[in-house]
Amino acid sequence: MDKCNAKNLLVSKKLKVTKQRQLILERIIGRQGIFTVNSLYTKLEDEIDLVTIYRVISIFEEKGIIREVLSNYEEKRYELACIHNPVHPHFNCSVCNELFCLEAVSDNLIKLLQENISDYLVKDISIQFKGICKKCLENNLT
Amino acid sequence: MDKCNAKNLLVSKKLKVTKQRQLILERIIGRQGIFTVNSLYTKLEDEIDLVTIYRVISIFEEKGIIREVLSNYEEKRYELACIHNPVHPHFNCSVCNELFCLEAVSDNLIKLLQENISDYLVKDISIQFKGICKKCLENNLT
DNA sequence: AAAATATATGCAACTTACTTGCAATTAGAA
DNA sequence: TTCTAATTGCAAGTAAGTTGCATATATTTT
Ligand SMILES: [Mn+2]
Ligand SMILES: [Mn+2]
Ligand SMILES: [Zn+2]
Ligand SMILES: [Zn+2]
Repeated sequence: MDKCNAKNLLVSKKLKVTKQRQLILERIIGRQGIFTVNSLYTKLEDEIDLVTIYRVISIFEEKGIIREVLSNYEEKRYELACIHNPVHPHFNCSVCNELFCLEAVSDNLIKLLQENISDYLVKDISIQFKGICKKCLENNLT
Repeated sequence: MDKCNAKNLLVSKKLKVTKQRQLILERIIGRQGIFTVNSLYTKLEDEIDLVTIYRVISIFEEKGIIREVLSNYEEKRYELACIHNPVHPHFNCSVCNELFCLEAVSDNLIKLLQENISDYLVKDISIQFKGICKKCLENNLT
């Protein structure tokens, strides 16, 4: 199965296909990484108002097209939520402060993590590592 | 070893012992849970200015007296960081939207989680579950 | 114990991510 | 093509958190 198609995805989620929604979704699908509302606005400000991006992102999240990434930044972070991008841990470098996507954790390991939690109905799990990324480690030695 | 003592903790971290810092730290130690700046302010507004709480919390975090809890709330969340409260996962209920502290995960399991991450120097790990808490599950059935 | 000094506090004003109201526009149905 | 409800853009608002600066206070020095 290949990459998602913006227009089809909008139609399948029963969303009106507007120029703005297409542009935003195409960018999200094209880049395949973590993004913020402002990172989208920087690229699309000639064509879309900032408020519209906020509203579109909010709708995309409700419809499950994107998911919010757990983080402590002031700006909310999101990423595409589709079969090509299953839930996975992230790594936050405390030097460059970037947020990296990591490989998904095995189902077995997830089960082990959930074993102790009896009083709750678990639907989702977020894992974030903190430390120093390879680039910053190398730079620090120089 | 018994509970931390606010004044001693301040002195050991080489911080000036002010009335405000003592009051804030005593409350954090006394309650032993997750807190926000505003939750402290609600209880201490007659004696401490909101800005002072922000500044004290910022210093406490730098000194490692408290740690920020990873979350997607608009307001930052913190908890006491001491031998009595080692790093542990949290559970976020999507119904009541509360954030619960869970038992710490075994070192073995943490090691397994880190095994795949070769390009990074890991210093810390945050785990947050999302789902429905016992109370909300019971209420939903009623 | 008093004076000196460096730090902490409180108030007002500011910044910034995000939201809301409303009139104008537009996608999709009829 | 016309109609209607949903979407958009602009302006204004909200709320968490920050900053400048004068005053107050904890700790050091005398
Ligand atoms: Mn990711
Ligand atoms: Mn906790
Ligand atoms: Zn880095
Ligand atoms: Zn709940």
